Amino acid sequence: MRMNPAAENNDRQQLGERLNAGGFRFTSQRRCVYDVLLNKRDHPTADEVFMRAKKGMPEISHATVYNCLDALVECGLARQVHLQRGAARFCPNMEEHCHYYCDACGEVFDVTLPADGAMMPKPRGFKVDHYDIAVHGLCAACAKKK
Amino acid sequence: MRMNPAAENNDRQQLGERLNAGGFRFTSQRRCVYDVLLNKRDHPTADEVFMRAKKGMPEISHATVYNCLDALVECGLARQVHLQRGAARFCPNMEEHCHYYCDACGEVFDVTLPADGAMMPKPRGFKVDHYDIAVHGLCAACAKKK
DNA sequence: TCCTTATTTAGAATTATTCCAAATCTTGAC
DNA sequence: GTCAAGATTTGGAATAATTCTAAATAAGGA
Ligand SMILES: [Mn+2]
Ligand SMILES: [Mn+2]
Ligand SMILES: [Zn+2]
Ligand SMILES: [Zn+2]
Repeated sequence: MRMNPAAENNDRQQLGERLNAGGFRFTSQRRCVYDVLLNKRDHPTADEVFMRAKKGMPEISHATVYNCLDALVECGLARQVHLQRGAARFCPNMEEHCHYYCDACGEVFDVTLPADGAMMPKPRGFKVDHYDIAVHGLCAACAKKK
Repeated sequence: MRMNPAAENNDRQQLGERLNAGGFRFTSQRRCVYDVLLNKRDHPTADEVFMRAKKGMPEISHATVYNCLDALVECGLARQVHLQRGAARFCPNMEEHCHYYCDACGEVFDVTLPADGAMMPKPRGFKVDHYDIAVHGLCAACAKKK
């Protein structure tokens, strides 16, 4: 699930352009938040992003982290994921993928989809923006414990 | 999307048994909340269920509605759905189905799936409990307005 | 009926997110 | 580089959604 170093570099360089294309300015806070997402791809909540971001930028505020995450989602650099009651999670993997979620320990991982929404029914008049597919259950480790 | 009257009747009669099977007691509040879900299948939030339930049972409390909804989910009579930031929604349709969600007006509707999760990848060791599939976009009415 | 235990209730507490207004930063024009 | 305009950041207050608490009540079995 980890992309190669060259592609990741590219990701970072393109941040400014992508923000501009979405009508946003480049700021050090947005770079910091984006780097947090890229560095550990475990689908952190906004609060987890906040705590990680503070390590490199101790003055960053809670509100800013929400603002930055929203901006990243808006300009197509991250996805917001709603897997359960409670905090939303964030994911910088923009490939078509679905989420496997362990209801016992909360682990989340990406699985790239073999085919996209082609097999989905298309109700008349509905204009599809994106699919949100989650698989709930027990991860290998938690399944073994039972 | 509406089931026939006989099936709906059956639904209501079986409430007691299903609660018992899940280790819950039958209460008038649980019947009331379940009836709210059955009567208008528009995927209400807990707060919407609360307001509708109060019409027939003015003394019912907020906490009880949450308790009842949890019990119904636990014993397999309703699903909890997380479509967006904010309140969870509830659905008494226990057939395998996915949700089409209008990001403009918030409308939700069920579409029965042609095939279930057979095409989904099965990561080694992961024990699947259920699939949660949402399609985001614009409903026919909202798509026309743009 | 009586007892035990689950459930309900109102309100307080907690969690997650959004709003606010003042201070600061980014960008483009000069 | 300087400056102005507007976007962004900040800390804290406000709001929304849900969970917790402890006392009162109701359900179901003996
Ligand atoms: Mn992901
Ligand atoms: Mn549904
Ligand atoms: Zn697990
Ligand atoms: Zn709509």
